[in-house]
Amino acid sequence: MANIKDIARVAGVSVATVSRALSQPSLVRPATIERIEVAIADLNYEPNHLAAGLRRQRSDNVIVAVPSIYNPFTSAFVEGIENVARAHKMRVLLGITEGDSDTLNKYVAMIAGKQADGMILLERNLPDIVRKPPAKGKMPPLVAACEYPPDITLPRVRIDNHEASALIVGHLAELGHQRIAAITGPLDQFMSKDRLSGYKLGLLRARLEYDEALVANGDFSLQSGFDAMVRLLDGGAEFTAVACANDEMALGALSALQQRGFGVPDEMSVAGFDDLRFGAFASPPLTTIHIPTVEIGEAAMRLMLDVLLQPDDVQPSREVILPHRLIVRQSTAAPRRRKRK
Amino acid sequence: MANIKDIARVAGVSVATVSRALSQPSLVRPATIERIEVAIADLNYEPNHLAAGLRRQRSDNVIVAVPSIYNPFTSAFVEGIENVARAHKMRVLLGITEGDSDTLNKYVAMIAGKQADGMILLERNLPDIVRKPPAKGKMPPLVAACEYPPDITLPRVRIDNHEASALIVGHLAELGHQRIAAITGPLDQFMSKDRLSGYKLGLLRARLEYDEALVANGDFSLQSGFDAMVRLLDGGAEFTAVACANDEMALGALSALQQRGFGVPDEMSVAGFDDLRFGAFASPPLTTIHIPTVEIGEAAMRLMLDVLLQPDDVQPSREVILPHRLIVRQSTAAPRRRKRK
DNA sequence: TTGTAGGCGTTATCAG
DNA sequence: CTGATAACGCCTACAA
Repeated sequence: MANIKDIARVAGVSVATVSRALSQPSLVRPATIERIEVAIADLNYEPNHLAAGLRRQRSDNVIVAVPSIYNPFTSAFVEGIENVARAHKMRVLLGITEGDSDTLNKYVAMIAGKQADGMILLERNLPDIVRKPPAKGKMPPLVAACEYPPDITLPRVRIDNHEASALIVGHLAELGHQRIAAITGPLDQFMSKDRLSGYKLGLLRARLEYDEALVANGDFSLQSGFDAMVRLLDGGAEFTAVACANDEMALGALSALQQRGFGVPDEMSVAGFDDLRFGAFASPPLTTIHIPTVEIGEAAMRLMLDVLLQPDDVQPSREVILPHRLIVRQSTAAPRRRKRK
Repeated sequence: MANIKDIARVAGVSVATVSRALSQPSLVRPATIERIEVAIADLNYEPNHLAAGLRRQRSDNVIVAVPSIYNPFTSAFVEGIENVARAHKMRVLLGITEGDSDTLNKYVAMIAGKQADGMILLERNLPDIVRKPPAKGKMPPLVAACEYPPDITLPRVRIDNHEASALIVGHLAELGHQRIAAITGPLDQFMSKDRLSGYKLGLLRARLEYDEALVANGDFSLQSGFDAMVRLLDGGAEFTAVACANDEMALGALSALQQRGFGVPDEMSVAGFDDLRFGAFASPPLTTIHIPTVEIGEAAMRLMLDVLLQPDDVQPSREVILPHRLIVRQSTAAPRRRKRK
């Protein structure tokens, strides 16, 4: 493989000039640049990124830590991240953690090892280094694109889960529902708690009472939504609507209702959260909260670029909050018909 | 940041010994290793991967080229790839092409630039270099994990789309369907053609006639499945079952049928392909072909590791074919009731 | 079992 | 505008 020296020789210039021609062409005479470009094309030269990285002390990679990529939700984030990374000549290194903290910490160590310049967290776990920053040596560039307790001082991008949940409960209440159930995510995650408290806020605003018997926990999966719906139905409490903490669980709930012979929305209104594209084609199409997933990823990557450019000490610790919106489809309607016990 | 020299000094050995202790501990006296480990822990040393890579001429990265990651299907492949990459201390670099050939070619160039050691293709596009290999300089390590024309001599992993499609048509025929429609993928893709020809094979085996009026084209998206179903319904041809080239389109078709008031499976049987988890929770749950997506990714990465270890000249050009299987759920049943025009 | 020393291919500094 | 040269941090013969 040709290297910069070969190009220099063939073009009749020094390696320094070749390097400049490539990175700061304005400093090189056009005629010289042309000679160099010819040589590059002739020899099929491709700059060695490893050598450049070693010299410049950066890899132009950013790690994206996710529990799993096999998830329409996560992958939309990643898509957004990659979009702006690519536009800035950076690459995305996938870091799948499977929810394991040790694995996550190893990925963080890759930053010190120069495999990556920073990391974007799409994880509920937090790397150890955030809780106890090293005395000497500086913090690796980290950006959070998921929910973390508010006391963490990481640049972050998120949506207002609290208000969004309240919004959807408000929508159901406006339709006339008095007894609105909830299917939550795993409550050890901050995001789930946030959406649950938004549900409560929504009830409060509609002057409806909170009833623990109307809350079932899931884990964001289809199956857990199905199961939670079954528990709710079997629980004996009356209700005419259910707000699910994400679309997957809502789709699972829909499936359970269908299996039990409940008509949606006639006998039961169902709402989701996330606006997965599958929701729009469900039977019936799912009312949900749209969140700008790809844009969240893009914003996170932009935050990362900011951090990477920061003069080390000044950390503005920005927080970006992206807008959500209610999407009303056919899975929610005014309550009517028989009530079931 | 501490470097290998610092460790050597603190541990009272030479850099060579430190290097060996890290990569081939068996060549170093245990007592020495221990001293080195203490120093490493003390100084919080992390080997510089860029420097090591420069020296060894590899990055330990593998590029995964995909048109988009925002797709349950693709992301399952990637998950599999990452699984085995991680187990072999390699990293996955995401290469999103958006279906653009130039972008793909740029990713290939990254291999020459040592940003990655090889590339796994999850793309319908083929890099230029495959068609016209460079005279001098050797081929970058490439593995195909999607469909390519059979004449391409790349190591590849795939499933038998042809037989799988025939299998599902056979299933419908066995149920008693005589008029079986098809919703295909985009026919410029080899995979779509393969599935279509499998559909024809299935008809042939069941001694059913192929009727062009029963074939509608889609592009693998939910919406296109919906639209294709509508066209089929409006086309006027009679049929009692439809085999879709993937689950997304099948789900879209289901949605169209529901909107038109068709009962599934009573009035129309619908089958998909891929076994997305959303299919199992559709109304009704979708009959489909299960394909081992994650395993395909894993197999592709193993193939890549093989290629990377190959003594340059010997390219076995292996092909791995993974098994599929029919999953019968409630969206298919024997034809009955009224027939519609 | 350990040490010495020569690159790997770039970039950046400093002179010219 | 261009050239010479010293790093960047590590690995690996080769020697001891």
